[in-house]
Amino acid sequence: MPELPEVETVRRGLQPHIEGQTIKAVHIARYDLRRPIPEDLGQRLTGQQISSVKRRGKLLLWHLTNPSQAIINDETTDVVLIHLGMSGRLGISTDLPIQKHDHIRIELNNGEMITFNDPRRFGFFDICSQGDLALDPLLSTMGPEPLEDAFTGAALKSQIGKRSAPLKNILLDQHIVAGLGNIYVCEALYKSKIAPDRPASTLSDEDAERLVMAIRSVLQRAIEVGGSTLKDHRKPDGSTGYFQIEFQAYGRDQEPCPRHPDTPGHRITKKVQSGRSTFYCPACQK
DNA sequence: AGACGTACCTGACCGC
DNA sequence: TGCGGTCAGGTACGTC
Repeated sequence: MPELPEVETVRRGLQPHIEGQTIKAVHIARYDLRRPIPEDLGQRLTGQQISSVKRRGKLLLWHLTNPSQAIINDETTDVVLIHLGMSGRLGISTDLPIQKHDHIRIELNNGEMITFNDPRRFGFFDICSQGDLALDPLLSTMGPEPLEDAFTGAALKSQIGKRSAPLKNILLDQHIVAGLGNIYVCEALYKSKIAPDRPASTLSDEDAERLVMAIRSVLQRAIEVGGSTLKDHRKPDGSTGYFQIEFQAYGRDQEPCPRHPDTPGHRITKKVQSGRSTFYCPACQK
């Protein structure tokens, strides 16, 4: 369940290992991910240098430079787009045996190997030119970055417009705001004391401001502690040693509401909203 | 257009 | 032990 904080953690873990490195060889085990791996991916990557590793929402972007190109033309420079989907993982190793579901292995000239492992294959590993980035269906329609200054209560309200769907669903929509998934939506709504089933259009200016602050705060906190470790999500170096973030609401069905642990009626409740589990305190969240 | 349900996929977990 | 059922969820797509 890599959401923004997990992807950012992966980015930070990966960066010192791969920035400036040249891709020596690429091994692809299967091409049929959610978005098919381009047939020429290996050929296209080989020999290119990874100049920077960036993130946009839940997407990871590797900007490449091609040493064989005499003139560096920004428009034709390649960019790798990686989405971890639900179960995707990027690993760094020097001599790890091949694991089940290692779909892509990339040898770098520093002797390290990057592996893309994704059991459920909901993720993708794509490449396109800088000039075609604006055509990418996911990237081109993605909403604002929640941690950037431009993401304000007013900005959120304008993204929502007149939409009447439950706020929970709206916040999961990557066109509204980038990077949130089920967990951090639940946490942000709990923190801002807003009910997940409220029609998005009923958000007041004050609610929207509080919600934006809550979104920033839960994401920032999660990045600080290195992304939450839910199920088998791991840092790129495979370490599991970093600690689990304490969720206030998510996964706490029937536990006391952390804000009012001794008040009767304040109890975290699980309910299913359009097929997904929502955890909230019906007494706090209005 | 927007809201909503479902498909995709595999591993973990549960009850029998 | 093994087997079937259910759940997890990001995104795309079909339907109303």
